[in-house]
Amino acid sequence: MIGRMVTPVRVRATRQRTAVSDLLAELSDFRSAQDIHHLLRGQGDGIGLSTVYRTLQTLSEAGEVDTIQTADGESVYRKCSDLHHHHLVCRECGHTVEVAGPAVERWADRTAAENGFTDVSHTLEIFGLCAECRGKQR
Amino acid sequence: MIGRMVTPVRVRATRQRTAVSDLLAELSDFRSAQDIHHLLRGQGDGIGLSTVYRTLQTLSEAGEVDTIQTADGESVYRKCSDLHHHHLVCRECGHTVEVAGPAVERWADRTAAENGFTDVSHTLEIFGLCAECRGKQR
DNA sequence: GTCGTATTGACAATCATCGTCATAAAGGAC
DNA sequence: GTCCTTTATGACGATGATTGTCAATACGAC
Repeated sequence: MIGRMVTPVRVRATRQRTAVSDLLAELSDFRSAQDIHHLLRGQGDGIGLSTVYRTLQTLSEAGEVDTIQTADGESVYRKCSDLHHHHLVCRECGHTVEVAGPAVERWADRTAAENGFTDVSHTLEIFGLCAECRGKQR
Repeated sequence: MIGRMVTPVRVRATRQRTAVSDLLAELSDFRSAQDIHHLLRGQGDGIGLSTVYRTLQTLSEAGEVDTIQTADGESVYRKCSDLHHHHLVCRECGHTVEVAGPAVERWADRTAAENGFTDVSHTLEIFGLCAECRGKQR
């Protein structure tokens, strides 16, 4: 008897994964895993917290979402464009703008090379108060 | 009877604070609070973990030490020069080089301003493999 | 439909960090 | 030196995000 064809299934499309992906597609700001869990629960999607964490991790590793850490060490996630870029984040409302800085990328790579470093990566985020929040505060 | 003179004491010099400061002065890489606690305990300085955390927090707020977060969200501390600068960190051994990038500072401020952001701050760290660790790996 | 495997989720475990509060020490006054 | 007020300490418990476990479930190929 000839054995079954071994067809490794890579990633399965599940209701939960779709829900997380869809939600991220609608959101434009960085959200924590807990936030996302609450939001999904709120709109009636039954999903476990572990699953949210796992899904976000998977998406992050696949480059589907970007991750940064807030000042207090919490990881927050956001669906982003594919191109390499950085973020300008309002520290009050979380409003996020993607910004590109080719000159900065070159500077980082050059600086690293000058010091003998290889396999270089970098993190660069700008935090501030967006115009809207500025208005509210005064 | 005339009351005692009220003399507010700002920060007291304690054995523990001195120990943390001295240790940081000797170290050139980023270390976690737990690391520092173990190191101090190892060299015979009795000190509580809470105290280490509090001291590092105080030093950090006073601008005496720099703090960054590792990929897994742990805070690490290092005594740095006063001037604003960034870090080039070996992700293998933690070896750190301070780097300055005036052009990057200007770019960040300009970009933020163009998008209506005020009260701007930024984080920028470069991670890579230092020459020494590179050699060991192959 | 059946079957093998990837995925889920309730729950417990982990781990850095912070809060509490009684005790100890600093340092200025005398 | 002693006294006194205030800050600092540290043992220990609390918190809270994240991860691990593992039996039950759902996916997708056939």
